[in-house]
Amino acid sequence: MKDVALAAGVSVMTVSRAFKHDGSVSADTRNRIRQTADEMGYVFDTMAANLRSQRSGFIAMTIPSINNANFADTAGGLSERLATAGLQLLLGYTNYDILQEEQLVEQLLRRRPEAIVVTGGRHTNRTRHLLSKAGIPVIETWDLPAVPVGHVVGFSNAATIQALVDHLIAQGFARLAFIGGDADGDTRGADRRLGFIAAMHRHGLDASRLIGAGQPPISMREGAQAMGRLLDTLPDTDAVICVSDLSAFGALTECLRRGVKVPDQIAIAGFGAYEISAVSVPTITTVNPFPRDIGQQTADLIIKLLSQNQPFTGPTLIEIKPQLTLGQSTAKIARSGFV
Amino acid sequence: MKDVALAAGVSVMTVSRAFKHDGSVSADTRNRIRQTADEMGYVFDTMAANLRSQRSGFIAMTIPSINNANFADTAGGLSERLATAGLQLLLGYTNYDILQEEQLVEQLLRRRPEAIVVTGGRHTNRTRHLLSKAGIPVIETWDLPAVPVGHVVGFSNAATIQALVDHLIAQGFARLAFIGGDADGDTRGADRRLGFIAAMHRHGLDASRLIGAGQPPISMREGAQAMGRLLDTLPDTDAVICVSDLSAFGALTECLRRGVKVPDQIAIAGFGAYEISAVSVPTITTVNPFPRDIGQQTADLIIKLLSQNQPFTGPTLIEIKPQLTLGQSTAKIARSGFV
DNA sequence: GATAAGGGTGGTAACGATAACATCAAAAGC
DNA sequence: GCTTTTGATGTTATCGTTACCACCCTTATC
Repeated sequence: MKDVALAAGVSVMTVSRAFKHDGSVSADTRNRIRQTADEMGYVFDTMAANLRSQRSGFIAMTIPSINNANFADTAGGLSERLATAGLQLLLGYTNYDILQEEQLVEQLLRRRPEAIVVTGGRHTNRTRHLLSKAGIPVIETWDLPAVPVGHVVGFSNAATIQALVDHLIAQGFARLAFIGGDADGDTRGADRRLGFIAAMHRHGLDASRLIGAGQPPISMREGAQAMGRLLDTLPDTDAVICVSDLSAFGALTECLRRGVKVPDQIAIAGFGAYEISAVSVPTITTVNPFPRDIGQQTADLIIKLLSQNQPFTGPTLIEIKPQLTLGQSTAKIARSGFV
Repeated sequence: MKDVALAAGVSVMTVSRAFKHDGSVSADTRNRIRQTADEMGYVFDTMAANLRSQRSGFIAMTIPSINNANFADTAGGLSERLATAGLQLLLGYTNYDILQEEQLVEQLLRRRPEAIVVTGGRHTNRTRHLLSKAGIPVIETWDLPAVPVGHVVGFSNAATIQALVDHLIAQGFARLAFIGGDADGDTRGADRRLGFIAAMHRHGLDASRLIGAGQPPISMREGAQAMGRLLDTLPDTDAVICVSDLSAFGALTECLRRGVKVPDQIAIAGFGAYEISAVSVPTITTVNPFPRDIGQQTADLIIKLLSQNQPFTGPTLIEIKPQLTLGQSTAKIARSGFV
């Protein structure tokens, strides 16, 4: 910058201003400086600027895995909207492990983000401590924690599944099973399974048809294997809820391979409103938690929190209302010409 | 850090050392300092450290979209392996637009990454200029550019599709169509389409059965729609290659809805070895470009380049060999009991 | 014509860490 | 016992930018 200043015949301060949206530099001077800088191959150093101004321009976010279309959507919606405010998303992956999350949060905080977004509401004590002491807005997403660390943009995984159970029972299904939600790391999956059990009990029905699917992320293949076990061990099951659409689709393919008719012999529902739920034959009943909205609303909240002067005005709770999306896979009378 | 030093009764320099893997601090002092720091809620400031040491710890990467399992795999493999070397991935999205890529590259370079990874080999002139002048390793991936900017870890999209065409023709198919690769932004899709045309010409066959699918990313739904147009306009087509597995699966579902038998009436092949190609009924013939390997090998290359002292020892070319994975969707005699 | 207001510009110190060198005590070597 | 080596720690300047204040000159205001 010093060299650019010299070459353009101005002070470093003026060069610095020329690279900002600072109006107090004449258009003439600004253009001359910009051109000189371009010719010299000068690239502005954001890190030094950040250090001096004590503003990093980073928003940190932890997600369980990059390889999950739902979380990717949330990250995408967040990243996109943050960009409009000149903020950059700094992403880290926890692999569905709250110990890895702890390490990650510590590492991310060292970059001095202006806010931090975490996926889920279950953390180690140390993570909670680090987050609450960081002195920046903390937003938990994809959950409604009982005792939030800071702000929340999310929904209740348990309540959502309960609504789905209610729907299936209203449709006349009675011997319901649940696939997934058995692994330690998958807190959202476990919440969904608990919601299933609670709803079944509320209806006075047997809630013991639980099929494990292993560690998250649960794939299509694991969904198919779990469905195989379900059909082998509890063949009178008339409907199954899967922890996600991917496992639901896998379960559906297992039925196709075995000649089990969906939904006539068994109904299948998923979670997440992945594209495949709307395209597969038959289409799959699912729940849309609006992942992109979660990201965008989180971004809006962050921008609002950073723009106001008072550091803390009480925690915000933004509840997303997931939407039940009916597919052919749970219709009591088969509509598709395919099955 | 000054406060920690004061509280622990040492100099700032000793505190600085206590936070490094620097052995030249006695275990006693180190522990005392760490504990003091923890109690005070002190968090190390990476940005300041980076400024002074002129090492950011960042590796920048541009990908077209976060919402694509293949690119996500590459980013995941890269990120994971970089972490072992203490490097952090700084990710940006181009939305399949080389103008957005230009902006993004400029923005990323301001963070002083130690290397930059770009997806694809087509860039604006200014992007090429910025990259080559940045003075850091540049790696292009997912392509084999004719004139690379720096290093390359990739494969030829065109050659890969040609191998697939050769296979289908050897199987006895002759009236082949191609879905996708028509949009400006999708350079890799366009390369695949060109590979299709070249291969068909080489075999002396009609290469005009080209169905557009619009702007990337091409979804399952768009694949289904394109298949609808293909079946409507060119019903005698006996095999179709789709630009990706997602569109191939969409195409397959359209056939299911219409009662068109796959592969008896029409064979379908995709690209990318997405999980769905192995799970769907019938399974889909595809090509595996080993996206995770691309990421890991890129990470290895970066770590090697950064560890050696000489700044430039000539560009490296690491060619990934995509693997043809046969599925039921192109078998000449249907094996599945399903169709 | 004197004063005020404001746009444009420059000088200096500082953000929080580390590179480089200096220092000092204890251990090792002769 | 004296020099040399080694390990642990301290001192100073600096990375590249911006906050803060000072300054000048032009233009408006009375």
